[in-house]
Amino acid sequence: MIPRTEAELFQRARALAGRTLGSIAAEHGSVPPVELVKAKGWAGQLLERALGASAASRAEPDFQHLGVELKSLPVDARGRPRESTFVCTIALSEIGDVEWESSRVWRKLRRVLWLPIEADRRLLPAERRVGEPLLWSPSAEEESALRFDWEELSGLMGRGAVEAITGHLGKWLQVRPKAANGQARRRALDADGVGFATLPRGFYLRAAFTARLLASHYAIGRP
DNA sequence: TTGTGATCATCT
DNA sequence: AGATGATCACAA
Repeated sequence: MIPRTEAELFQRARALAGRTLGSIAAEHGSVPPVELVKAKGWAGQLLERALGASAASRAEPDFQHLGVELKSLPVDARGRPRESTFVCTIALSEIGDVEWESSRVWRKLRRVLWLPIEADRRLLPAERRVGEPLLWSPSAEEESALRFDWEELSGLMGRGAVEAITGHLGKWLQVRPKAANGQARRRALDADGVGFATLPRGFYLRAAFTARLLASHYAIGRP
């Protein structure tokens, strides 16, 4: 069940292209929800199962032995991403000591299997089709741009300014809340290295980034 | 309880 | 409309 090579993983992903989530769900004993409001991660978790990823939720790529991260990407009828893409949570008390090469962001984004999913709100989850997969690594320019954002944001957090960060910062990568609710708290360090509790946050890729990514690899997304 | 899977819902 | 801030379910 676990793909042994990247090629095998990609081949398996290509076999899903054009199929509906409902038909894939039927093969894995999964019952499609009528709405995603209480099942936001359903499609992503179904695709993990269908492709043989471990269901484990760790701060590592989904296919750790291959170094590949699986990301479903909701797209509209024109193939444009409908949402930003969550990358990882932020260890606020350590972020100041981490380098880009060993960061969670880079470990997850250095190799990604993108799986576009039809995400028109008028479609039931079961009716939505899977698109052609894209096995992607950032180009040198893309990596450089992502690293620039990451270093700016990480620098601020490392200096204790996490609460000064808003979703407006970062050209391609942004920091936004990532929590069960507004009462959730995570340990962070202030400018003097003193611990305090704050809302958990995560790194997200802006939809503009994934839109460019799709446009440069598919014949879509261009007016 | 924390991180991963994300989308929802509100504001601009 | 698009983006930011808020939120929901599940596994380990």
